[in-house]
Amino acid sequence: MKPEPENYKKEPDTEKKILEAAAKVFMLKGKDGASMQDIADEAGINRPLVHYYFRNKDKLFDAIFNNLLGKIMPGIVAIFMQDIPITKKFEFFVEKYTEVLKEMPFLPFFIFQEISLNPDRLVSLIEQGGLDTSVTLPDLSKRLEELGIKYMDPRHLIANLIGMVIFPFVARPIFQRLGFKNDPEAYDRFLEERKREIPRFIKMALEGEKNIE
Amino acid sequence: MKPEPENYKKEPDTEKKILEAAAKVFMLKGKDGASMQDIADEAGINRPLVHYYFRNKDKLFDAIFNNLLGKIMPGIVAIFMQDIPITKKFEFFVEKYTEVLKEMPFLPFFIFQEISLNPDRLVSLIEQGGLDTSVTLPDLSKRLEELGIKYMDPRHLIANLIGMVIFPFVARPIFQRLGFKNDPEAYDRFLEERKREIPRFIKMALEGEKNIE
DNA sequence: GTCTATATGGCGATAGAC
DNA sequence: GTCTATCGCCATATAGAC
Repeated sequence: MKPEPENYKKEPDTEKKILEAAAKVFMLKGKDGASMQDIADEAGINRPLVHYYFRNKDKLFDAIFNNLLGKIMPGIVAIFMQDIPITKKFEFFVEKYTEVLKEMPFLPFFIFQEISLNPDRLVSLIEQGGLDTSVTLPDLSKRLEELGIKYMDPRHLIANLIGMVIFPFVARPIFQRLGFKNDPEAYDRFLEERKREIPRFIKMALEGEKNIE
Repeated sequence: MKPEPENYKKEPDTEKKILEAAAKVFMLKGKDGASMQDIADEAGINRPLVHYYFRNKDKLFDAIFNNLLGKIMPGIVAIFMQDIPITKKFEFFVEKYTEVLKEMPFLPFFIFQEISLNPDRLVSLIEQGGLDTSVTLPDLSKRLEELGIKYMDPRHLIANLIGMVIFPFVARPIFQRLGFKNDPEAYDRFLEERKREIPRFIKMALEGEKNIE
């Protein structure tokens, strides 16, 4: 016997709609700038219902954050844990991360907010994602040595890599205006080019490092 | 005749105190997260006095923003407008920008906030600071060609450069935990090292570019 | 589960005494 | 210029009907 249809039609995935709306609004306006009303509007429901599902703003934000990062992180860190040549790691990382950022250009701002507020939780998420620096960093060092590069701290390399990937996304509004006549298509092509440019740039820099004694 | 001392002792530089306090609070909590009360507390005065000097929160934020960027930008863009070898430009830029960020680690977050909200004003400030991309970009191309590098878009180079400099600052809380056992002194040394590492990295990558036909 | 109505608190902003 | 007091608004959060 199927239960009688109720007056209060149960939208099957209200929770999902809220999560998506909240992610969008939080990324656009920031945690403080976004109001529960904004989120409810975006989801096409009313405010109390948001509270019904997530009790309060903090818990909602946390849910989004864990949900989003939990999905993305494993794919990213896996690249560094895999047993593949170091140049491949960089290629895969740039490709993967660029695609993620193209879909979610506001993700960095979202993360930056939490960096100053809740760094420990972020670190936990990364570690839960599978990253173990006590393995990864020595492994990178070893791989560099095998390429004939003896004196390079892999942490500089990682900082270079991530910085090069992220920056054009966070600086897009000004960079696009200053260097691309504010043409979005041209800037999209630029971002696409970087999938090749960044790994090539790193590869050539590493070639140079081989000559250092 | 000196005027009689009043009951209401005039603090000579209340305005300055407010500006400093506001800069600190805004950078720490963000524009939306910071309250006028927070700023008044930090300045050691009461809320209405902040309004007396700056009327409202927006105007206060704008004052800080213009003040801060107006001081920093000219020094930065000057490096790109000067007639010095390209490798020197990179060295100077990294040195200068790193020093600025060491003093104001929250500056990037402060700027990021305005990037999505007010990109046009930011662009104006940069241009007022003296940057003219219609001169700078062709100039960089020319200098690259003189080094024997024919097919490199200088915009990739700039994106690489700035990204590498900024990232370790914005990601400090997590990077320091993940790669430096959360030791601030070790991380400071790392940041200091990057003044040499980044220009060297770029230089070697450019050496590689020379071999491309 | 979903909605209307409402309580509660905080924040920005101003008026006005001194 | 500096402070106290206060107004009005908006946002979070809950109570309770359906």
